[in-house]
Amino acid sequence: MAKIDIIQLARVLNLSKSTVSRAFRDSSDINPKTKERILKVAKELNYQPNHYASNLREQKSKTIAIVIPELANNYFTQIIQGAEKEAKKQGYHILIFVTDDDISKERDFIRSLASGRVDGVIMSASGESTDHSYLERINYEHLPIVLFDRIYDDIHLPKVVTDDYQSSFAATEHLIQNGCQRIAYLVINKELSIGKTRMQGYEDALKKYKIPLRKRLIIDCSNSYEENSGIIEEAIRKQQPDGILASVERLAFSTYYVCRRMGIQIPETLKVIAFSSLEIAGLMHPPLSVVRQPAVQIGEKAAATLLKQLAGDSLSEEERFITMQSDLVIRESSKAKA
Amino acid sequence: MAKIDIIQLARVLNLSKSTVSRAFRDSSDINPKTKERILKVAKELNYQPNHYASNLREQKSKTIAIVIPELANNYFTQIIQGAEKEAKKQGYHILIFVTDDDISKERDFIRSLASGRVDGVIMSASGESTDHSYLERINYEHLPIVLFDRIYDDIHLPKVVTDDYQSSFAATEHLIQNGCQRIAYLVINKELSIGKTRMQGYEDALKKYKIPLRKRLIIDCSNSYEENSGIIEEAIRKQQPDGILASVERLAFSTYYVCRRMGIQIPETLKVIAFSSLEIAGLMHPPLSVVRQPAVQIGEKAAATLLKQLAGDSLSEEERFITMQSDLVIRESSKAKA
DNA sequence: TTGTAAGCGTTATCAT
DNA sequence: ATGATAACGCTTACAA
Repeated sequence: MAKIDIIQLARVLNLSKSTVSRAFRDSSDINPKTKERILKVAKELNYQPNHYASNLREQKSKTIAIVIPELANNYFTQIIQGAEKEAKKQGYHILIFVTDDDISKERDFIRSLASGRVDGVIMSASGESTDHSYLERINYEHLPIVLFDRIYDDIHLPKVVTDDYQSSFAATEHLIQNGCQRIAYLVINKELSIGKTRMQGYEDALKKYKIPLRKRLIIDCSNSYEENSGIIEEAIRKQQPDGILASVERLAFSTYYVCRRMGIQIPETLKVIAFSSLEIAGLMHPPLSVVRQPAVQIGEKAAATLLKQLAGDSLSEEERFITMQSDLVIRESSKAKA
Repeated sequence: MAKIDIIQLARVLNLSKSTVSRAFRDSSDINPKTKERILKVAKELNYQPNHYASNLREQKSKTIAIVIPELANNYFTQIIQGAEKEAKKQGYHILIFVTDDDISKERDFIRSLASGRVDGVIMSASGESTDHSYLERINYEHLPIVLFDRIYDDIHLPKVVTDDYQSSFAATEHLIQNGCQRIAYLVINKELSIGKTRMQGYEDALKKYKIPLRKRLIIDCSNSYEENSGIIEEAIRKQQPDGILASVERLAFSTYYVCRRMGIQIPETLKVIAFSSLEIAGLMHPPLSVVRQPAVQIGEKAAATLLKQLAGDSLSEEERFITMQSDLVIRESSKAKA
């Protein structure tokens, strides 16, 4: 089946290409009968308007980009799910960009996207909150951006976040109330807005219960599974924590594996709770207590916010800063035995 | 920062747009100094070539589509990971299309993609192997397609699959060797190539051990978590299986939840094994035995195969039909107690 | 209601 | 080595 363009189609129909074009757009005045005839023949000949030509002409692509640090992460894939669902509803498509936690890739992506490749962007930041000045140079009229999860605090862009401070505080408090005194905080990057906020909740909860904050209990982890196993094992050995708050799902998994290897009982010896949106956390051994982030909904919300801007609507102040609620789901991994 | 096009950039530089254009493409002859100067100013002015204009002109987009039935599925998100990684290596981007298991959406996607929106497609089929005649009408010279996972047997397209028959046979055999006599096969759609192949392995393993095949033990499930819970619970109650082979990860999760609710012990009363690529299957309770599909690698392979075609290389017969090996990973959930 | 023609921002061909 | 120009396929004033 040869590819056919609008001119050939017009020729077959004995019409001008403008008339044919009109048949495919909604409004323009066109004789209903002509339209019907065009659509029919178009279907027979399997004509498809060329997306790039339309985009070039119309200066929009009905496509949005999702820029995320990584894909091998349950949280981000759920974000994509939510965003895709919302985008599809409104006839948009999703283009994925993975920065591998590299701010220079983030910058390059955004720069190149500014050329009109997509109509808008939703993004979870890769960099630390200091080095994103590039964002100030881009024109948000041309390329609306919505930040989620890992945001840049000082950039006045619409944002969708979760109530990380409260959740973190509540999770820490829960550990304390279940008898923990030496709670370790596992974090990947303290400088990221999100690592910071969660740490603040942790620190403030300790303070409330007059538990001294020990720097040694704040454990810097990496993105490598192997490294983390070593780091966590050493931390457990040396610091002897009785509780762990994992700021990222994957650090809890590593903790489980390490404990299994070391023969440490969860929750008897060590209680564990983690930020996570894994559906089957309850099927783990022991069932993992989590701060459950509504990842899919965050993706939906971020996309909806972007799409609203693309529709030309302006956002209210509330809509420019949306906070989603996480649930504290307590399971075996963090409970004191009766 | 205003968007700037090649003409404006040329004007600033006192050059023609052709010269400027040449600076951005590799080969064309251009004075190295001029090129340098152009690139420098372009950077200052933050010029980005318009993707759509280039695509329209060049008739290619450096973008590939991934068409999958669903996103809320660990397997497919791992596929995306692999494909994204491979694509990125070669400067390609990923556009995602989710069919929600609806063959008519699949058809519409492929049709619309044929207009040149992407340079190629990798796809896991949504439909049953009968109703895909639409695929015969598309021109694979214009739109190369690589199938993976759920394929259409009779269409002569490059395919990447796993050794499902062998895996399924081996998994069933393993259950039998661990004492199971009434093994249930949980499947979502028997008509799909993949459900069929896996069922064949199951049946043949039974045959080998002279265990009668009971139709009642082949359990048709749906895509809804609620429905499946009911279906599985009823099946367990009525059929009293002592082993379960779940052809899809999520059916194993449902089984776990159902067993927990019914107070059935895994593996004592019921042994479970599932097709799955979940990394933390070993952290479940009990640790889940799996046929581990190399999902990320399948994604890589499918993308690599497509990209090879896009590079203009022709594929050998072996390359047109790639079979990846799954591992049988035996854990507690399927082991006979000593 | 339909047709004509200009233009979207590139790249490639052909001159210079 | 550089410049002028046509072409990629479509949409949209504007004219008929």
